[in-house]
Parts: sequence; structure tokens; C-alpha cells
Amino acid sequence: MEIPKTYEPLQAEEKWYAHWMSKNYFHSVPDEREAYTIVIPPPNVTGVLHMGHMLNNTIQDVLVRRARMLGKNACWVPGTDHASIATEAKVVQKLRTEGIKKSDLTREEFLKHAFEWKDKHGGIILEQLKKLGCSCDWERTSFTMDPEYSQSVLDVFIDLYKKGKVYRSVRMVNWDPEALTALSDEEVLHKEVNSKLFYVRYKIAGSEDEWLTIATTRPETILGDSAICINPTDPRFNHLHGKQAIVPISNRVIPIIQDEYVDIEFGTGCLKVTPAHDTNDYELGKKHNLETLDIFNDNGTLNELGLHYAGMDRFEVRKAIEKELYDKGYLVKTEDHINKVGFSERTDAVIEPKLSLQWFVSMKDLAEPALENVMNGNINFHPEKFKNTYRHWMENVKDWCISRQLWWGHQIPVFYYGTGSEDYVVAKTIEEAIPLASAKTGKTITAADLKQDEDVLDTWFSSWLWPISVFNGLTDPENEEINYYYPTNDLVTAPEIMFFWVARMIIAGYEYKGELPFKNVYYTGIVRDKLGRKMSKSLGNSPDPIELIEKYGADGVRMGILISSPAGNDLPFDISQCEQGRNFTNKIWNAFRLVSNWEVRDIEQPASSVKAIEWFEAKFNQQLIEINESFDKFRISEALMSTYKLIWDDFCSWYLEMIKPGYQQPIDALTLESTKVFFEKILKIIQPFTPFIAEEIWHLIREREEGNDVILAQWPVVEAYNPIVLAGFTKMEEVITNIRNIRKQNNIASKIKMDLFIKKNEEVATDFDSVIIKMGNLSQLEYVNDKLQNAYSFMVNSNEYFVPFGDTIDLEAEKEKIQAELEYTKGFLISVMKKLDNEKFVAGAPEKVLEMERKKEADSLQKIAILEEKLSGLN
RNA sequence: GGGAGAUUAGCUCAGUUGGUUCAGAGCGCCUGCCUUACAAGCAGGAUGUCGGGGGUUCGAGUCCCUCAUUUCCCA
Repeated sequence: MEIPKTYEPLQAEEKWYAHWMSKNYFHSVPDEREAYTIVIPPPNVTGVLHMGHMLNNTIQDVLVRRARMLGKNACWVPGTDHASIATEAKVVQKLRTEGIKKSDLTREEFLKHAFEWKDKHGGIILEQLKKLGCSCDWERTSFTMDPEYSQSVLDVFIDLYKKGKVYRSVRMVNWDPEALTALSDEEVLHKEVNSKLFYVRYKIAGSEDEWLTIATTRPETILGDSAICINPTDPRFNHLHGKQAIVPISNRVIPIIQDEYVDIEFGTGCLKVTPAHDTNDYELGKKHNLETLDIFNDNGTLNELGLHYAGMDRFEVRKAIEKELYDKGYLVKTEDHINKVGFSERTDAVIEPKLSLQWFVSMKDLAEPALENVMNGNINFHPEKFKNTYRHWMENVKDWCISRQLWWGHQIPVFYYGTGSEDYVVAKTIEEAIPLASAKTGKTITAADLKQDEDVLDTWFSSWLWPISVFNGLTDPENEEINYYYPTNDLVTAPEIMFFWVARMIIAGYEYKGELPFKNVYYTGIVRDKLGRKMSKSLGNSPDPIELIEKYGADGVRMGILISSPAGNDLPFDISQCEQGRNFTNKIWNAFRLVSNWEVRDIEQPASSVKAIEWFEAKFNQQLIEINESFDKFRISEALMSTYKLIWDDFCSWYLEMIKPGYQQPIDALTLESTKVFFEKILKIIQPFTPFIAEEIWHLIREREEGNDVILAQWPVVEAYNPIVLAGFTKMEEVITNIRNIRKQNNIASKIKMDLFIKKNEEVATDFDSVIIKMGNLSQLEYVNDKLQNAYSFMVNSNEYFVPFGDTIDLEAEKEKIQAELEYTKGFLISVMKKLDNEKFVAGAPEKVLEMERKKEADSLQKIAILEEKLSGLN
């Protein structure tokens, strides 16, 4: 059979993914084995795969595939998030292109469109994950708006309400005037912008011509001013105590109050207070009992309190009012100013602080066990440094605004029967609400009297239940699956959503299962481009993952993205990493090609092959220990690097070269069989990283019975190995490298056989001699008692090796080389002797260290003597 | 403004309790090879004031102080 020289991944990938699926290998049902569970961080239902997903899901797949091989019942639950704001924004935009306005639709009509959109675009991303090779249990695919899931979300809302943890309150919220919704603090991005600082003067009430000047970045909010505030310790304004000021344009009279909140240094030291439109001012207003004047409509235009500006947009008003203030002599001056402004993460609109009735979750008590169990290590963070950030946040946790003025999501299960602040009941359905409302009011309430809250719940209010609700752990708390799979094992996610999601899942875990939701959290980094920018669709700097897979193969891309991404570190992604990954798969492919082309003959096993097998067995076990340790510490990229080097350097460059028969020569059966066994072990340990090529070669290298697939193979068990063999190999390697150097420096082709003479100055193991002869392409290897004249020489330990000069020899170059080595050794000796001459060192250092230094001294003295002798021999 | 990190080779990063597994890895770079598994390859090679300064110690990438640069989170 002709095997192609280059590995062609696409066909193999399609074939094996279909095979695994048809065998139902990814599906898990509870059994007597230990469970290993990962729940996917659910991507937005209408999203497409980006590089961050690639990183994240590759890591999860590696963990799951390895767990499966370790004999665990591995279950990776996939699914999607309804992503209320993002999805609704997309649907609104799509409808707009069709000339439909959301405001013209009823809730039901809009949701119909939204579900159509979801059905059309939903799940694309899951199909893409299949291309990447993700071994998710697709039968368990969940969606945060699945009927049963939605029940859980509503149940939790009602439960927390009953516990007094959900409350309704007037709060300053982040209002997105474009999406017409309140946003959580986390959905607001603060950016520095160039703006202006306006100095505006207010007349002191009752005075002839006395003024005070304030500085503001938002002159349009003057119409909502309730007070002027000064710092009581500011001597400049002592005379203003107890007086009043007149607001320009509206001519309202407002008090001048004092509060230490005012920064004396900033602006003029006089602050205008607008409680309805600034968070800090709101707090001041509450403290000083100020009037709250809301001058904005929900869409960011001014209302009737804006007087003649009513109906104009806030930014238009800013320009117009500047002119009016100037014209009327109120504007003292303007200055350029840089300040931070909040923007909506979703719509990029400037956030308007707005007073509004919202639903909140009281977080302080809920956060306690979540903080404690991360700090005490019941839940581990990888890397650990994120514990600090987590602690800081949890210790200062603020209440969570969970209502969103949207339609796409879980409608808040609250029914109002009046306009009073307490005229509502909390119930799952209107049927359940009727008796509750009747009881609360003492009147007969009918469905017609009730109106459900228009808002939906924050997306995170559903995804915080993810590890529980994918197993229906709330609607059916004692079901077999939740008991078997929960707590889950590992969570792989981005540090950016530590608070949105991770912290809240931990909170929900303790609140609803009395237990942690997962044992380990692996934080991935952010995938960045070469310039250090975050890869994003809007910047257009992100490669299309599917195109990458088509070009480099899924295995190659998986490797490329993992090779330099330690936990918690950003991943500067470069296409060349995928090339490296592809090259690696090709390397394995060619190793297979070599092995598969040998012809077995009944011949004696060469001594060098016996040695090679003995060595690789030891080497494999030594490396396997390292790889296992890296996995246990969640150092995935280090595990990959160790695997990579074991295969490329140890297996291909050394082992295969050591046992390789000459051109068109046959191989003995023992060596071939050992090699195949090694190859199979290698396929097993790369299976988590590069599952497709592993499966492909697994089936090519040997006939397999139906169902014998590497994906289910047992992870190799570490066996005892002989460290002496490894030490012997290292010496041999040094000898070979020296021989190759002599060849290279003297232009001696590797085809030409050479002689090697060894003068033993200390006992040396000879068991690798057969390998030295083969790898060095020697005609003979001989031990001698005397130095050889007219020979290239090198030393390994204190033994001297000689290769006789051929026809041409550059004596001067050879001398220079020895001279350089001599100088270095002398320098080294001096540094060692300095230490030994230092009385303090000799007195203070432990015996072990001293011994080492003395040995160094003796060794270098001997080496110097040999080198000097060598040098004089050349003259 | 508050908090948490980071700074080691051209790039991306390892470096555990201070001491030969301490100055490392991969990529890149340089040199020579189309040697019948692989040029997506083979063999060899170079590269560092371990961000600056100070301190503790017989001994400091490693511990302490300080400055600088920088990233992220929160206001």
C-alpha cells in the first residue's frame, strides 16, 4: 500500500468523528465508575466560534479525553446561553433591516421572531465544535431557555424572594438609552474620552451681584440641579453657609449644602448636585433630603422638566445649552478635560445613570460560603493568583440588579394588581398568582386584574444555575444524574467572567445543593494578536477558526493554540503555531510510514536495538511521570510540550534512528514488535491533544477488532524503570554529538565511516558501544591505554576520545579550539577556588554544597592537565 | 483613586523550600546538508547585567525595601 508522504487530515477527521459518534462514545450514563464531569461555558446561542472558544474548548476536550482513558465515566455537557441582550439586539437589528420596529410588535410577536432567529442561527457554534473534535455528550445539549431549565430559573427567583434575598428597590442603575434597558455594572465599559469642563456661574439668592462658579462636564443636567455643595472645611466658601443659589435658565432656587464628599482641588471646589443623574449625587441627595428631578426620557431625550429643550437628545442639548449659557453670561469658561465615561458593552451607547425600580438580589450573605470555600481550597483556582482578585470582589460584593428591560429571556414571575409599591405577588404562573393576590388584598382578584412584570431576568441569573440545571437538579433534586455528576470536576473559563459567572455559580451551588459546583477552575487567557490586541470580530484581527482547521487540520490547530498558553496567561496567537502543530502531526505520520514499511525477516536482533528498546522503555516512563504531573497541576501546555519532545526528540530522532535497519534491509520481529508497542503508547498519550491522527494511525498500525479504538484505550500506567540506562544514554548522546561535531567541523560526510579510540581514565559503561558504532557510523570502536597522536579528540567526563585525522586537517583551528576550552576551564576553576578560600563560605555552607565544590575543583584540575597535554601534543 | 498581577534569550514562557536537574524550553535566527520516514525534514551553533537601584545572607531570578515600566479588575 502506498502511504502518502504528507499527512492529509481532513478525510481522517470526518471519518473518525463520525465513527466516534456512531459508537456513542461521547455519551455518558451513570454507572459504577467514578464520574468526571465538565459543563461547557455555554456560548451565546447565535454566536459563532472565535479563537477564545477554540482555546477554551480544546482544553476541555483534552481534559475529558484523558479522563476517559483513565477509566472515568467522562461526561462533557454542551449547550448554549440565550444571552438576552446580545441576542435581542441582533433580532432587533435584523427586524429593522426588514422595516419592522420592535415597538410595533407585541411581546408574543417579537418572541416568535426571536425563536425563528434562534432556530436558524442557534447551534452553529456547536457544529463548529464538532469540527474541532470536541467529544461532548451531544445528547445532553442544554439551552438556558429549555422549558425545564426555565422552570428552575423562576423557582430560584421565587425561592430567593421568599427568603427575602430578592427585593425591589429604587436604585441608580446603568441605563442604556439605546437598548432601553438597565445594565449591570459588569456590562458597562469605562473609557477615557476627551470632553470639556464647563465653568458655570450661579447667582447667590438675595444678593445684588454675588456669584459662585461650579465646574461640570454635563451642563445639560443643570436643569435637574437640586443643590450646590461645598466642602465645610473649605475656607473660600465660609460666607456661603446657609445661603441659596439660583439655577441658571430655570431660575429655581436651590440650597447650598456642605459635605466632605466635595473634592476641594477639583474644578472650583463647588459641586452642583443632580441626584437623578449621578450616582454620587444620588447618595448626597438621600443624605441631605434633596429633591430628585429626573429630566430625561428613557431614550435619552429631555422631558418637560427640560423646559424648552424637551424632546431634544441629551448631546444636542449639551451643545445648545452651552450657547445659551454663554449668551446669557453664565458660562465663565470651558476647559479641555479627560474623563471616564461608561459605555454599554452591547450597544456602545453612553450610559445614563438613572433612577429606576428594579429587582435586586441581596448578595452579602449568599457570598459568604462562596468566598470561604475558595479561600480554604475546597475549590481550587488555576492559577492560584486569581484567588486574590476573587477575594477582593467577594468581600466588597454589591447587590445584583437582575431585571432587564428586554423581552428575550425569562420573564420575571411577578404579577401586579395595582400601582402601589407593594401591589404585587410573586408566583410562577398567573393561576398561582390569583389566590395569592386575593389573599394579600382580601379582595377577589381575577386574571384580568393582574399584569405580569414586563421585564426579563439577567442572563447570568439563569447561567449561574448551569452546573445544576443541566442535570435538572432543581426541578428534580434527587434524580440519579444530579447525584452522580454533581459536583462537577473542572470548569474551564476566562478570568473576565470570574464575577459574572464563576462566583455566582459557586454561590448558587452552595445555596441550592449545599455543595461546591466544581472542584477546579482553570482560567484561560485572552487570545491576542501579534500587536497584543484582543482578538475580536469588530477589530477584524481574528482568523476564522474553521478556515484554520481546513488549512492545518483540527489536530494541528488544537496543538497550535495549546502550545504556548499556560493557565491564566494571555495567548499571543500566531499562525505559525498552527504550522508547528501541523508539522508535528506530519512528523508522527512519517514515523508511522517508516515503521509500516519495514519488512520482517527471521534475523538476529542487533545489540544496539536491544539497548535502544531498554532505553526507550525507561525514557517513556520517566516522561510519563512528568506528563502526568503536569496534567495534575493543570499545566496543560507543559504536558503538551513534554509529549511533543518525547515523540519528536526521543522517539523519532533517537529511538527510531537507533533501531532503523539500513536501506532496504529487513528488521527482526522482536524489534518491530517493541516499536509498535511503543508507538501505540505514544498514540495513547497524544490522543487527548491530537485525537484524529491518533485514531487514524491506531487503526493502520495493527488490525483492530471492532470497538478497539484509541479514544477508549487505557492511559499508560507508569512502570518502574532503570535510571542507570538513562544515565548511560546521556553519556552516549554526548559522545555522538561530539563525533557529529567533528564531522561537521571537518566536512566529513556522515556516510564515511570513522574509527573511535577511547582512553579510559575512569570506569565507563560499555553497554551503549553498539549504539555508538551505529549512530556514529564507526568502522571500529576500541579501548586503548595511551593517547592517540594525530587525532581529533574530545572528552566526556574524564575519558578521552580520539578520532584519527583523515587526509586533511586544520591544526591551527584544532589548537584554537583546545585553547578556548582551556581558558574557560581555568576561569571556572578560579571561581570555584574563590568560594573555597572564603572562610565564611566554608564555615556557613552545608557539607553537601562543600563536597560539590571540592569535586568541581578536582575535576577541573584534571581536565586542565589533560587539555594542556593535548595542546603540547599538537605542537 | 482602590485592588491584584507582571517584568528571565529576538518572540512566548518554565524556573517549587535561597546552594549543579540554575541560568532553561519551544519558536525564531545562523551554518551545513535534497543522508530513500519526514525540506512540514536532518545535523550543528549562537543568544541573557534574570527591569534599575539598595538591602538581608557565606551564597539571591528566588527573600525584603525602593524606583521604573506594564497588564487586568473595580470606582
